[in-house]
Amino acid sequence: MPDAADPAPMNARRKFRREGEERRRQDLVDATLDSVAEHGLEGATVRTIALRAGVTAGLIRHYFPGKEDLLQEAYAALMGRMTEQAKAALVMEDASPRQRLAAFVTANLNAPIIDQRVFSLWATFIGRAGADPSLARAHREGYLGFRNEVEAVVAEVLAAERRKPDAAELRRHAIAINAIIDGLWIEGCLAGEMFSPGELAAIGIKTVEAELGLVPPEQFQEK
Amino acid sequence: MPDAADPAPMNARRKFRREGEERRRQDLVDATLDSVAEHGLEGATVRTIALRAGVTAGLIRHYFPGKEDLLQEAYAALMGRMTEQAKAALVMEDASPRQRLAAFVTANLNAPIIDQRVFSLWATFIGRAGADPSLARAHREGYLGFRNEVEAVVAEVLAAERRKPDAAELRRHAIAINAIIDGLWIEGCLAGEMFSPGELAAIGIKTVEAELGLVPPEQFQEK
DNA sequence: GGCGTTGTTGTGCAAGTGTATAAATAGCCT
DNA sequence: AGGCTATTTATACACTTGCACAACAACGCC
Repeated sequence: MPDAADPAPMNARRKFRREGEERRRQDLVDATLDSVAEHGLEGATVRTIALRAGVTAGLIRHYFPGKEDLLQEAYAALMGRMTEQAKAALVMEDASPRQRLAAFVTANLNAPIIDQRVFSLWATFIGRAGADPSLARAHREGYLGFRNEVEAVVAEVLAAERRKPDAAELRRHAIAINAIIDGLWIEGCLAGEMFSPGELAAIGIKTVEAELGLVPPEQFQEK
Repeated sequence: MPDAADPAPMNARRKFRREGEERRRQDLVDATLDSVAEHGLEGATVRTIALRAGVTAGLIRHYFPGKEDLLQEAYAALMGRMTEQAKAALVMEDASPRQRLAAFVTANLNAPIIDQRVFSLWATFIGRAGADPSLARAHREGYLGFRNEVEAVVAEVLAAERRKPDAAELRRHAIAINAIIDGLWIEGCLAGEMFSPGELAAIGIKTVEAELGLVPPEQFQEK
């Protein structure tokens, strides 16, 4: 119960704490992504973002020249996290190239990469790539980086099979496999409950191996 | 040169013509799609849309209860055109199932289905499917319709090869092939100039046929 | 403890938003 | 030709938007 001495300062100014610059920018970026995921770019206003970050709108202008800059930084952060997670599945020691490829596909077709929120963000931003050159370039770089990773693993897999593809063939494999992963990723994000757990990953591995012309690993499946 | 009798009605009201209701709604929907493609949902204001349609903003409210209804109708129109075009490639008389499947893949991986503007629209709208249930349902129906088409053709192709897949296997094939087409479609829309004409379609056909376990048609390729 | 720095708040403003509504006029009917 | 009516324009309004700026207070430093 409040003490009798209740000052009741009608026009009390809000209490606040000074966070580090790093932390505040991070919070604002996260709040931006949350706002965009929930209400789209149209609903991501400086006030909505600030409210979610637990600050007032004016503070945004203290850390970013304008709202557009905050959006760009948020998009960059999103892309960074996505590619980072995707590539993380590739660092496996003591695994055959084929196992690493399968692990890569599996990682990309399960949580947390299969995620409706991330998909909404990706779609919302990428939808403006056609009009915004800076967004288009950011996507292009992320896409090529991803495809190069795929190409590198494919080269290892085929080398282990004593096959010597030329550059053009390797490129076609990478394009196709990238498409398979992307397509299944979208299906999973948009209608995840239509698939049983692990089903998309199983389909992905099977399709990718068929694309590469690998014989089914009977000894593993039949046991 | 103007005649001497220049009335110069300073506050002249704009001349206009009365178009039919059908035509006006169509124009407004088209203008809406143009605005969204160019400036995103945030930039698609009633005034922008009206300006593009050659009318004034107030008229929108005469044909639609609110802006949201116009947007929904525009999305429905977009989806309708996309699936219509995609399915059109399937109506081929006097063609083997395998040829029809190849034609289907080819049609989906060339203009006008591979198109940056359409992709921008698709991404912009689909990005809100996570938050807007009506959008999510619209997509779900379109997706399942498309996948069922694929499944039907796949069944014919396999039947012609004397293979009897069960329902689960057929479903997996349709999911995988749908993913291949979607993934390549995205790659083509976002970075069309990175691929030579027909390259995506060639990759798509090859990957789809590998997924189905069809033997390469040597007699056609080697000639 | 006092003080300066600066992160943070609160308020204000011009431009833009969707919507409501009155005024005008184009085109059809007789 | 002259009116009727529905289409279209134009204006108004309440509200939101991004941004500018002054006041304030949290924290480090002496």
